Formats: sequence, structure tokens, C-alpha cells
Amino acid sequence: MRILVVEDDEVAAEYVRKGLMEAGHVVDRASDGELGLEMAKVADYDALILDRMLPKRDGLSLLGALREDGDSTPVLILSALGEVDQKVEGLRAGGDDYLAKPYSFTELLARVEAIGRRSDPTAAVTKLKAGDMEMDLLARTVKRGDQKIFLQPREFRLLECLMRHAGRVVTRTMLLEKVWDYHFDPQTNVIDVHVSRLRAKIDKNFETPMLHTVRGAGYRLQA
Amino acid sequence: MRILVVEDDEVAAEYVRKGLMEAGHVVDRASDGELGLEMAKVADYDALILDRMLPKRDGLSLLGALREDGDSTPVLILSALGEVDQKVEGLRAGGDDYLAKPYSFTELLARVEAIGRRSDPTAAVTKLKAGDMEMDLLARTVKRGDQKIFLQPREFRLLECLMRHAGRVVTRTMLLEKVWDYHFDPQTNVIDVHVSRLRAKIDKNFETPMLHTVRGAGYRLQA
DNA sequence: TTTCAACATGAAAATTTTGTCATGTTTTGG
DNA sequence: CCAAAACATGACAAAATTTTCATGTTGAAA
Repeated sequence: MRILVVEDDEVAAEYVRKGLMEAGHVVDRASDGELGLEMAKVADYDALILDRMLPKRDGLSLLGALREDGDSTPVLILSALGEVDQKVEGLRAGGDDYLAKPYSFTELLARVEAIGRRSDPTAAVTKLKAGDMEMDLLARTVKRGDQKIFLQPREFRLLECLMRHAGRVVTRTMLLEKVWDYHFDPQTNVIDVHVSRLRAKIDKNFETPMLHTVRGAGYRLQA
Repeated sequence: MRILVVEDDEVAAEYVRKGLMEAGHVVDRASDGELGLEMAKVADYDALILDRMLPKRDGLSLLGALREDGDSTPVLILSALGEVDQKVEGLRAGGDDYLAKPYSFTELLARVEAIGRRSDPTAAVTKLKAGDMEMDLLARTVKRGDQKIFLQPREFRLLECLMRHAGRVVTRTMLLEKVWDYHFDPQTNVIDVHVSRLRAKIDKNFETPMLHTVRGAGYRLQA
């Protein structure tokens, strides 16, 4: 697990870092709130350990900014303030757990691993978006604007592939592999036909077309 | 939020229940561990509040059984045992948070809402399990044991519906609605035919059949 | 034990989906 | 401007899937 520890106290930080590393985690450390926020935004951590009182930017403010940003990395808040109301405040601010100092390292480890486990790494994407188009992989439905679009299985796979690479060109070879599982050139125009059919459904009755031909290269779905 | 409180002490249970209901949640209560496990398995709660010491089956054992079952409903463990090691044990057992008695109701509420929020309501299930069978909704694949099983679209939907209600009887009317989108009786035996075909694929070459007919009622997939 | 409704299943028919072909259109380099 | 390659599309053919139908089997109540 990749963990970021935001703690100004040198000794405490080192203590925690060492212990987490021994437990097999990768640990970074930030010494103040501003730096912590930067690092959390840039890198992709599995969990954050956040001291509540920090230089430059306190823990709750950092947490708030992060959540504002749509970041849902699990956060364990550390604090010398053991008051019940403080804990409540911390949890309400979007924290996943709250630990009052002094704490035992064993407990900290257990808690971090508990909150980290939650953010399921196997959690898959179930919805794809591109422009005003939205695809629900589980319901197998597609909408453009608020217009439902009904696709055949092959058309669905074709659009899925295009959406997964929205904005970039998808070559014919790629399509044959991803959508048809062909690992050779079938010497026919299957792709053209299905692209044509897809276009009729997703672009025909709309202002701006999304599916563009990139002559000599393939197709691109505009985001 | 639908919350299940498993607590033997009448007074404590009522206190918690009342408070949670005032906060706008729907609350059920179980007075012992065995009943609690049954209820948690049958109904679909957003969070469980679990007393650690319970008649018939203690909190950790209940939690273990639940997780064993693949259930990941967030659990808040309550306990008179405030020891650090006890907390660690509770979190390791699969608990999402741990609260030592005596606690303030405000804190309990904050914590329950915190763990409930975690189980992202938009986070969709992408894999279904029942016995040794596993279905991946995104990849649209099915395995029983380590044997891959190839299903037609309609067969897939049929099995999906059965798996979503594994262990319980699914009536013919339910199948018509969920799998065929028929809201009337088609007066044919479509269901029988597809059940037959599904059986040939998922049960034929295996020791124990999973798909059972419940005469006069419907079908049940054994978990 | 008999009878009847509920269920099971193989095979054929109907429908849906996919792929092929023929033909037309657009783009680009010479 | 012309030719050739790349792409688009309507119509048809093929394949896959789903449904219906006919017939057999099973289980529970009378």
C-alpha cells in the first residue's frame, strides 16, 4: 500500500513511517499541510494519515480541499485532541477514521489497513463518459443527452472501445482485436459497416457528430 | 439509511434505535447474534451496529460469518472492552470501525454515517457469487469452480437474476419481469426452455446441482 | 393408484443480429 | 482534373439466438 503521512513532528513522523514500512507499505511524508495537499493531489495514495494540527494548513482544511477536489482517498486523522466533538468534526469533514494521541502503533496500523482495504482496488469502472454521451457498462445502456440509444451487442462493444479511448484515434487493427477478437485482417469491410450503423444511432439525430473518421488511421470519438 | 442494531441490552438498543430514527434512518434490531446474522443475511442493510458480547453468537463471530459469506456491509463494533488490542482485533476481523462504551450518541451517529457513506451507494456490484459459481457482470463471464461457462445473453440474464437472489426462490412472474421484461403471462414455456438450457450448462457436468425447481413456486439457486 | 397439473426437453420455426457484397462518395497525390 | 485508395451505405445472405410446439416425465392430491 502507498501511504502518505502528513505530520510536522519529525520524531513522530519517523516512528510511524518506520513501522508502516516494516509492515510492507510504501510511505511518503509531508511536513506541512500545503505540501501534503500537493503530494496527495499529484500522487495516487491508497491512504493518508493526517495530523490535525499542521503548519501552513491544518488537517481538516487539507481534507476539505481534497474532498472538494473529488478525491476520495481514505484518510485517518490523528490528533492530540481526544474530545468526542473533535472526533465527530473530523469524521464529518470526510475523514474515514479518527485516532487520538497517544495511540499504539499496532492500532494505527490496524486502522490504516482497515480504511485502505475499503477503497477496493478491484473496484471497476462501470460508467464511461465522453461529451454528452454516457455508457453504463452494467445496465448495458447508452444515452446521449437525455436520449436513450439502443445498440446491438456488437455496436455496444464498438462504442465501448471508442469511449475507452475517447479523444484518441482507434485504429482498425485495434478494433478488430478488441471488438471482434480477430487477430488477422478479415479482408472485408465489417468495421465500415458497423461504424456506419453506429453513426446512424449516435450521431444522426444530433447537432454535432462525435464519431470522426481519421483517414488512413482509424476512428476517433470526440470527447 | 437502513441500519441493523444487534444488541441484547434492551435499554441500550432502544436508546440507539430512537436516536438513529430521529436522524432519519430506518432501524431494525436483533437481540442476539444468531438472529442478527439471519437478518443481516436476508435483508440488505447499509450499516450494522454490532455489540461485541451477545447471547448465542458473539459479535466477532457474527462478523466473521458475514464476511465469509462475501457480505461487505459496513460494520461498527461496540464494546465495553476499551483495550487497544481489542480494537485491533475487531478491525482485523473485518470491522470498519470500533467504538468503546461508554460512548456519546453523537459520536456513534457520526461514525455510523461515516462508514455508511464509505460503502458508496453508486459503487456497483460487478461480481456475483453463489457457492462455487462466480459471475463477472462487466466481463460477462461465468465460472463454476475453475470451469469457464459460456452463456447466451438470455441465459446470462436468467442466471444473473437467480444469483442476485441466491438461496431464495425466484418466481416465474419475477423471472418474466426481470429477464424478459414481460409484464404479463406469455402463455408459453419460454422459462422452462431456458432453465433447461441453463441447467445443461451449469449443472450437467458437476457433482451437485445448484439450480433447483420449487414446484408450484419457481426456482432457487443454491448458495 | 390414478389423474392432472407442473415441469423437462428435443426439435423446428421465427426472429434478431451479424457479416458480405455491390455500388456510390469523398479525399488525396500526381 | 483524374485516378486510385479509403471510406460510406443499402440490400441481401448467413449465422446465431430466441421462441414455439410437441411430447415425455414427475410429483402431489384425491
